[in-house]
Amino acid sequence: MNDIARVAGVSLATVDRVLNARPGVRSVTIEKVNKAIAELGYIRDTAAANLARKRLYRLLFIIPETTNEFMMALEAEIAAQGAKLLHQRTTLQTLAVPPFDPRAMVDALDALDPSKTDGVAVIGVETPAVRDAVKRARAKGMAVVSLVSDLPSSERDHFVGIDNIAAGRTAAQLMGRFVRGEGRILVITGSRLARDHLERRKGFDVLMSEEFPNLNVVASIEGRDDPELIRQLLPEVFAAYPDLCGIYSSAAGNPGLIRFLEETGPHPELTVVAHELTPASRAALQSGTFDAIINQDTGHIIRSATRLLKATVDKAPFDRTQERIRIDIYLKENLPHQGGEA
Amino acid sequence: MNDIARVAGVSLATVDRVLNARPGVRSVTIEKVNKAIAELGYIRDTAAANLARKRLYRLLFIIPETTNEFMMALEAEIAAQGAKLLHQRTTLQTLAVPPFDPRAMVDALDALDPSKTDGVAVIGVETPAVRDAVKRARAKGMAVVSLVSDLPSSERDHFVGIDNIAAGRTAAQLMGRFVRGEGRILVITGSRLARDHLERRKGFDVLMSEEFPNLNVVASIEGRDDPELIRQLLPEVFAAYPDLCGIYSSAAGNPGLIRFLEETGPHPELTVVAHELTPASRAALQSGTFDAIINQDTGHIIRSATRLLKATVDKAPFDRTQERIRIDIYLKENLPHQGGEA
DNA sequence: TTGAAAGCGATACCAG
DNA sequence: CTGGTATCGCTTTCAA
Repeated sequence: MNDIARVAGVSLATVDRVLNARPGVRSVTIEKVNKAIAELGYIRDTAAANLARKRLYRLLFIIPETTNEFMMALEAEIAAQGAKLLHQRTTLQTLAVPPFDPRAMVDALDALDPSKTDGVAVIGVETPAVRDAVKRARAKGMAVVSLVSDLPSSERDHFVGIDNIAAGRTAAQLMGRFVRGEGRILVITGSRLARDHLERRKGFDVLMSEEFPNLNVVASIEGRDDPELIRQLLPEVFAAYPDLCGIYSSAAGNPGLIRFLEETGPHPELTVVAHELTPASRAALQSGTFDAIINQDTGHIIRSATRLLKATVDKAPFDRTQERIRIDIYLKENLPHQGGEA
Repeated sequence: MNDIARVAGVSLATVDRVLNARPGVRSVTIEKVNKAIAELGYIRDTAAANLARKRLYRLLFIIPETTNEFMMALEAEIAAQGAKLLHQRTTLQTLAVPPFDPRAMVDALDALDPSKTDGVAVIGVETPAVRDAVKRARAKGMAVVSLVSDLPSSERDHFVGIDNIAAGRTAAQLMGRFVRGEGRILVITGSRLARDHLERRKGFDVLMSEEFPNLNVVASIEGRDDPELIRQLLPEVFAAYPDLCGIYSSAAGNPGLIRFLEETGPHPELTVVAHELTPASRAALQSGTFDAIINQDTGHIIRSATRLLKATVDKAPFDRTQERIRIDIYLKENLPHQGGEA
């Protein structure tokens, strides 16, 4: 930058003005500087810029206060990555709110102080009230991304998570190709308030009826992500449909399903496809209780949310392909070695 | 750091010495400084440190000069990410060497100047000569990682790629569950010199014979990653085994396989599992010519190689879970939206 | 063994 | 409109 100033015959301050497109420079001068920049092949050093600017990234994750393994994995990731990011002028905080409670989410968002928080990641239910609160938060100058379950694209800055309709279709394709012969299928869902759950269900149903007419989705139970509830509901389903050949566990609460299946002996004729790789589901896959797991990488989600929040704050561009969360398919054979959900 | 110096009653220089464990400080002084650090909850700013240190990361990728889609995707990633990394004091360069040519690799490595290159990523054949050259490069002070195909762990600093035995097993599991009934299987391999190809083949064969005795791996052709060669070899295989029910394409050269399959009309009874998501294989998956693709994310590979090379140069720690390259399984349904192999 | 001071590459405030 | 200069947090000579 010093070189540019010298070559262009102007001061450092002016070079800075041109570089950052700040106002108050004659176009003649801008030209001179730009020429020097081109000549010298100048490359800006972002670290130095951030240092001089004293930029801090204070990020907050608002997540449901549930104890299911997936949410706990997310929290663990936030804590783990937060520790490392301290060295990079960014802090990650977590705020837990009651699950499936739009009001709590709204209150949390409204309480945010934009002078103390630069960006927020929300993971929660989608209601008009929540949408408005998000809008207010953005109006106050904070960056907002939605995690795992989307909000309308006009409300948030970015969405970090998988295409849940596609995830449902993927589950259906696996189910259809793994099951032998005809039969009936059970779907376990979570909550009607969660957009991700609804989308998975929809994708599954559509592909199932399009491509596998020999399989019938006969029943579905709403487990509210509660292992115990799921476990209690299952016996009557099995009683009603003794010829069940497949189960799609589309939400959380897998431990309840696993316990039921393992207690009622091996089910060699049953194909089970579930969501989210956790210690429990991993073990179920290893033992053969589950046949496949559809996953979204929690480590990737948190890293991506952090990068997107920073980029939004800086009004900087980002790499679309890097931020795309994949729909991972895990079989027993391609399970990553233990030591992490990442 | 200024605060620490003040609280500890020493100079900035001394604080730096303690922080970086540099020699020449009395243990009494070290104690004083450490106490101040603890009191103040000091967090080091790595960006500022690198700035002051004028640290540059000059990284080189030595890759085979082939035109297959996977290698081209890797090169494209290197170029794309290299452009962004310029702002972060790191440069990525590519050096192409003749494929499957240990000698060329050795010469390239030996020609490296450690004062101009800080780290090297190699992707190539594994021979004693190559191993020695890698060893020499490390002795000269450069960091070395192997990409895609591994070298013995004692030679390189890190390996960036998938567990190819597990990838072969994964392919076998998919094949076994997708194929209906009995039949014969064809495996297409690449080169005997490439460790990754051998490992995939081995994993596939083992799981196939263990879990799917009804399926027989009857033939295999060595395609040398050459689409045209593969296309020419296929007719006689199909003539010899008209009842082929599955093909595992374990290396590169998919376009040849795809062309053959599409020219010889639809093969509804044939299950095809291939490696690497590329424009050609993606199209084949979409059209139903392929049933599944096993992939290793090229974007992730290059990012990971870069991070590991930097960490090695800095003797800094890294996040194992983030650097683990996943064995991706793609079906038509979970294909990432076009616009990248990432 | 310790300290003082000059940067690294950029930003920002205050003058002119 | 444009220039000078202090500063960000840390490293690195050079002296003492």
